[in-house]
Amino acid sequence: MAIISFQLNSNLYLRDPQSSQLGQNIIQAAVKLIYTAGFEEFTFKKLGIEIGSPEASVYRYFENKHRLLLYLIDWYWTWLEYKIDFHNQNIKSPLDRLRNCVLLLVEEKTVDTDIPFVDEQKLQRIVNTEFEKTYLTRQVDTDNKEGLFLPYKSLCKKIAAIIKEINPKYPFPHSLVSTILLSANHQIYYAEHLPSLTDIKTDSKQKHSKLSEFLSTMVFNTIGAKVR
Amino acid sequence: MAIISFQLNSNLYLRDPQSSQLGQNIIQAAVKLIYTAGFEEFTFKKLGIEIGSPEASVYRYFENKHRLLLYLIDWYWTWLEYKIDFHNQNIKSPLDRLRNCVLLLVEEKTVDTDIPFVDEQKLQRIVNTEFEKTYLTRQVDTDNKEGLFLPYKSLCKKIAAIIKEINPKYPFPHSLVSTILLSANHQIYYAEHLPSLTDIKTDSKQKHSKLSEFLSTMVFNTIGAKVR
DNA sequence: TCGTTTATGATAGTATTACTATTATATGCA
DNA sequence: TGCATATAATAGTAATACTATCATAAACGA
Repeated sequence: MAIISFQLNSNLYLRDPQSSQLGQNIIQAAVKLIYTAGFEEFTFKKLGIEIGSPEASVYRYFENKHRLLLYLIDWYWTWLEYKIDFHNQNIKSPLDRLRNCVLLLVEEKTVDTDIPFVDEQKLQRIVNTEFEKTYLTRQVDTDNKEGLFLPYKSLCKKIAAIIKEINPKYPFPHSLVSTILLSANHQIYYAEHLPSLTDIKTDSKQKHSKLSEFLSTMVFNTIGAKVR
Repeated sequence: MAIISFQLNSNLYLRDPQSSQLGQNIIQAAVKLIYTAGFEEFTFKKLGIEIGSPEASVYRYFENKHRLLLYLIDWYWTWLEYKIDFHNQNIKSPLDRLRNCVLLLVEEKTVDTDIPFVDEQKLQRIVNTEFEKTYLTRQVDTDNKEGLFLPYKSLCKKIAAIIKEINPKYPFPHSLVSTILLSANHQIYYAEHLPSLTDIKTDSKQKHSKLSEFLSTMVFNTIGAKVR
């Protein structure tokens, strides 16, 4: 596979982190630190120490830590949509395509060696726990106007279109998709931290297959399609 | 109706805010400030100014602002479960009870004059946007051990039990309930801020009835019950 | 009614966070 | 060689999230 890179919305950053070694170090270290300590504990100061650069240098790439988080998360959704497009190529049946979407969404990610400075496995965990913090803020509307949520909206739209193919009469395709995207994140989190809110067990080796079974059944039954 | 009050987990506070005028002022002002400015902008200093008391006085009631938010949100879920119990009394059909749950969950709250120091309408909006911030933190596990999420878990369990009555073979009752509880919050938020993620329109007068239609259809179809 | 808890007010102080600003040095490239 | 640009090094600031101390006032029990 060729080396790929995603060009993200330039409003996300002041200087493109993919364009320099320091920028790539920032991304790599940010993923590591947010993964291990959580977004609240994460500061540009700690990031600077991690990469051996002054705090002020990080500020030349990102206006603030919120934008940096958005960058990571936009990257993730862009990457996931890319994977979905890749897998669904030449598949005629919308049912199969929809099933694929759920599988790819839920599947535990492994590190993609084609993109050296992003650890996709850690990034998936970051998306699980931090995603909603990107939009549950005072600045949603201005961030939205700047297009900072486009990758997620694009993914939602794509999957909703498949649902419309299957059942053009179903009145809530976008709501259904945003619900399963959200639920996918949360069920995994619940399994680990609030197990009484879910029926998916952490220890189970088929954690991810159980989750995709839950989500698939929900989607297919809701839109009135036969689950094979 | 009698004047009711809910006794919440004492780990939430240092001194029970329901027990004094100052405590009630704190709750009332906190709801107002978090509602208008959001949890991130909310500080004990601003709260102190609002009620004309020093910051330090607030700290005598709540260890920190996170616990105060948890207090409000626990109060909300406790109140909602109380309302559900009240409405579902003597209703035999589990289908009807489940339908009631969705309606009560989604319904726009009006101020309950029986509880003078809590503005339920504002509190519902707070729950919509801030709920997940209570558990998507580093301290989930310790907070959970202290029982700070019990009201939400109890509600989830209660609705899951109704689902089990309807279809004892459905394997994911808790996951389904936590999914709809979450989705109810988010669809409303999306309608206002990220409309392309939902099919529910803000301006529509039947916003709440559309949402309950969406959720009910999803639940009933998923568990294989007939939607009347 | 006196004495004593107990709650609150008034005020001060601290470490950390989220930045901004300035100057110096190093690197690339025309 | 000259010049632009990126980064390092360092300093500084306002706000946040607390903690600590002491005075005063209300409440309550003997």
